[in-house]
Amino acid sequence: MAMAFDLHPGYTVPADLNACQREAVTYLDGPCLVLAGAGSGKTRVITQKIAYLLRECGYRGGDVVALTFTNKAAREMRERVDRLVDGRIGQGLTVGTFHSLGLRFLREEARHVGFKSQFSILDAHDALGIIQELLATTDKARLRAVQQAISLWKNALVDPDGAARVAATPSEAEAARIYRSYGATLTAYQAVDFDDLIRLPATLLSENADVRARWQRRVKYLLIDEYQDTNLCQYRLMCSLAGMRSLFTAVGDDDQAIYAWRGATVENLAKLAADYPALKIVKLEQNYRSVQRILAAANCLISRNSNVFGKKLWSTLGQGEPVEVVPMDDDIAEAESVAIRISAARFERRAQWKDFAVLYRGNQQARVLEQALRNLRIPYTVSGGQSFFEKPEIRDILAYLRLIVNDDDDPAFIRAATTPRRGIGQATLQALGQWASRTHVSLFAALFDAENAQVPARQLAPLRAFGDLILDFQGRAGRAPGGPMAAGVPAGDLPSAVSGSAGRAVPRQAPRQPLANQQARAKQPAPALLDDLLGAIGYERYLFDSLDERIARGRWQNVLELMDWLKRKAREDNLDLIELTQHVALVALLQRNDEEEPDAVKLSTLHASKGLEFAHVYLVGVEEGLLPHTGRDEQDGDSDRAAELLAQRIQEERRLMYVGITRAKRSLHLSWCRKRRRARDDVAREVSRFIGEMGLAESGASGEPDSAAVSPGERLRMLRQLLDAPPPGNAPARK
DNA sequence: CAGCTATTCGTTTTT
DNA sequence: CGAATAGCTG
Repeated sequence: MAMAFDLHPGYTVPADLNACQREAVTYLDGPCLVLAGAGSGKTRVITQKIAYLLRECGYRGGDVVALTFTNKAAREMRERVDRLVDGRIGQGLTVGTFHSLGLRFLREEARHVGFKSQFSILDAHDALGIIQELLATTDKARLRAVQQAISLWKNALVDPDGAARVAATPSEAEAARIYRSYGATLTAYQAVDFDDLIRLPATLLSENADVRARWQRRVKYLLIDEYQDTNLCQYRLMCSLAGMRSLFTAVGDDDQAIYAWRGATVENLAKLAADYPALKIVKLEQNYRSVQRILAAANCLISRNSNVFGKKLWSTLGQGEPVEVVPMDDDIAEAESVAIRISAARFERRAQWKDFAVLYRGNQQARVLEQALRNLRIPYTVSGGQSFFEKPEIRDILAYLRLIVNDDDDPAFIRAATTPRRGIGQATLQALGQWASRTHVSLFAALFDAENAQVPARQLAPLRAFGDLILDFQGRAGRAPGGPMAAGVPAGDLPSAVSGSAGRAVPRQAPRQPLANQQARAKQPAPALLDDLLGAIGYERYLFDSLDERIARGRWQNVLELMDWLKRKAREDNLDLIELTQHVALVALLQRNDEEEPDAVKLSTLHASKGLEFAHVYLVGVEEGLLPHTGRDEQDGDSDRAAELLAQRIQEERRLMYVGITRAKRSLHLSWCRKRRRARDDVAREVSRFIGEMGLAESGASGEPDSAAVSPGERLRMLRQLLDAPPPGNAPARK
């Protein structure tokens, strides 16, 4: 305990770090793995370690990189570090997501992987659109399957050749073919998808010794949060950055690994021990969050899983009350019951709304809950679900920005050219598209060649107007044609992953002839450009002309919010339009309105709840088929392999349940429904096996209509009396 | 070409 | 039940 003080006199490791935490913080002799159980002070260890490196060990901000998975986690970590260290010392410190680091890396090294530095970042929607075109089908299930397959291959560092080799079924073989042309299409668009942001840096670092050396010099100490969620790609990236000295700390919990479906492999934990024999392992088992009854249930449940490193959480926070299990008739009754019980509990416990969370498996479940909460005038926020940047109005605006920055970005071109409507329609786009693929240029370049593209003469004017608009903004954004960025990618300098490109999407020829007015302009600051752009495309009028006033208002509000956010970001970080646009494609959701944290009940998926904590947690829909979620795997021909796979998935579901349980600090309430409304009809349900696995001793964990739960009507009447009238201004607070 | 209506369809989880 | 798409009309 006192060791830290002895070794580093004068350093004040806070007294509230326990012995294990201290060891994790001060161990610097080599690679270090911290197995941190839920609520064991994992974030504290990382932030304290960063502070320790900077304040006591002579590291400078620029030497240290800390990686997380979500922007939210990164932001929180950054804030906590800022509170610990002097701003000057922390100068240049990197705290960010894998994806944002990958973006920064790619921007600097783009040419090494065959991209110009102003590449676009495709969102999942655009990526799916490309796959749809390549596959020439509208079968949604098939499309998703292919997209998923490609993503998994990328995350596992399997290239199209490898995929073709591994493909076992005809449909996998087809997916592998699509994978190849998808990659080629992206190159032609000068665009990357989310997976590429990590995959391209990882492959480049392993193949190019110069680049590797350069980055290893930059990164002197590396910290990884949520290590159990890394995939092979991220693992390689991490190892490459850490280099020979392998100075890093990885923090994770195998019991909370819930992202296998997107390529994360818990095996990375064992792999770390194998690849780094000198690995120091520190376990954190003291839980500072939950009462003992909750931990006992969590421990009992998770003990059904096989895991490499056994852990047993304990706490000194007292027994707490029993875990409540409530059967319900259907999902509507469940939602109403939760709303009522939260209302009552807030009153009885003198708690705040934000002490409560309702957790569920799938986003759709939020709908009923929202309804029920609204009915009782309970303020709430929903996390997960459709993100801000998925909203159509936001994507519209971003399409313009993307096109201005990178006019090879055909998806952005299509969206921008057709929204708002400006006389460019299906037929015109089709003609342009044909011409573009014939001559190997972008749609944007084809536009200036429209006379040759068999576009009807009367369409030329709107096309020309649109083209000039974009050119104008390109000039003002500082894109200088003929400058360093303008030349196309040298053929033959393509990375192996995309070099065998088939189809129409081979590298395109150098872009169109620069226009005179473009060069004359001076580069203008991003905020002014943004305002001008919004005015020039008449977006506000478009919204109000084409939609209900109510809806238009909401959307316009979102647009304004986006603009504010963009402008603020541009000023704060002194970004030009190009940098801003690339950042925006990633930078996340809940950055705004974090100043005011409203007092509201939190609705969240289990996945999105990881890392959060609440005094009182209501976990709904704990049913077979929903919480151990089972898809369509009835047909199990080869029982061996299928059964193995199923067991794996059940284990992941169990971890998900475990994550949900361990969010609760003081009370935990589970419920399930006998029947649940799905799409058209009601489906009968049974209680989840997980409830039995929690070893809850007393009271009925299953079976009869509960007598414990007062009938909703009666409860509601009681409540109305208690609450008298709902306080005004208590409307649902939505994000 | 654009906006409207009819009809189909579906179910995880997210950077 | 609600969203996304296809097909039809002005």
